[in-house]
Amino acid sequence: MKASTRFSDSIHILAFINIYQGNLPLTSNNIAASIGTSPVMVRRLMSQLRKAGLLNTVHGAAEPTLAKKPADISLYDVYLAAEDGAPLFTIDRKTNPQCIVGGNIQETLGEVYHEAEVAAEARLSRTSLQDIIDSIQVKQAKKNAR
Amino acid sequence: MKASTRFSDSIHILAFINIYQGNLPLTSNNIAASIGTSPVMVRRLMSQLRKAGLLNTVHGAAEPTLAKKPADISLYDVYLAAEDGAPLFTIDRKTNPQCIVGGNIQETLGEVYHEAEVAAEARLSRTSLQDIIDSIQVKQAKKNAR
DNA sequence: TTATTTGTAACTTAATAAATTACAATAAAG
DNA sequence: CTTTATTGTAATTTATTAAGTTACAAATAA
Repeated sequence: MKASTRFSDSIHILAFINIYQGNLPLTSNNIAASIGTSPVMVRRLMSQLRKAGLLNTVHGAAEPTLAKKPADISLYDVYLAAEDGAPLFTIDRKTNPQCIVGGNIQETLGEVYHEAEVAAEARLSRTSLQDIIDSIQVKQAKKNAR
Repeated sequence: MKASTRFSDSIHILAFINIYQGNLPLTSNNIAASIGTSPVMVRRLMSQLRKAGLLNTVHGAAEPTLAKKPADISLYDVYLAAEDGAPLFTIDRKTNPQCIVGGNIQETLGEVYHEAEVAAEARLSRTSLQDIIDSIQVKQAKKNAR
């Protein structure tokens, strides 16, 4: 399938809101222009972030605010909101149950895939939105210094 | 996108060959019937496994053999062969370089995503094809005992 | 020879991420 | 109040790509 950028775009939205708060109208249009996507996609993602308790929005007004401090939002929180916790590896569900391999491999792979996913998720949990914002600002400062 | 099952199907192929060697003709047709896919897809995946040095095949003869001992083939080896090392997380490449966020977030996310991927890959590296085969056999034995 | 199978290319189908269009609901400015 | 801007969401279209299908040359083996 076409690979989803919902996770990356959702982090982008949250970082944008934090960085440009008070300096720019935080409309879905302005945010979309920074991401390079459509305002509708931005509003859809913001809707999911709001439902996940990461963002506050006001219907009709361009005043989104983070629902938590950036240090208290992990990338895993954002992943859960944006991709609905989609698994990183895909089990083939069409295997033949009459066959020793086909009849057991789904459960076997499910166990291993889960452990690999937990390892990745643990790493995402250790990085906060604040870390991302800091990294963006440092990279920008280096550009400005040149 | 439609999620790829190439990784799972490739593990299936290798386990099938090891388990049914000598008991069943190892044709792409028989393997495909166990996976629930087409013989062409099986041959395509076997071709990639051969190029990765995991499998030996004979043009015209249904005699594939593992190129290494199952204990010496890790799931990460198979992942590299099957998915060509595709990243687990997707960076949005269309972000606006004029914006502080859009101009720096790709590099920032690239660093974090890479670390999360390394964590998952490390876990896959710790599981061998032999572990998968053992797990399948144990699950089957439990079914037979009922 | 003849039948079987692999290996691969070309094309089609199906699934789905994102874009687009449309519009009701809300907010805010004058 | 009325007008304008905006959010929130549904419905539809477009684009991408994984998998399926068809076709056939090349190799094997009976």
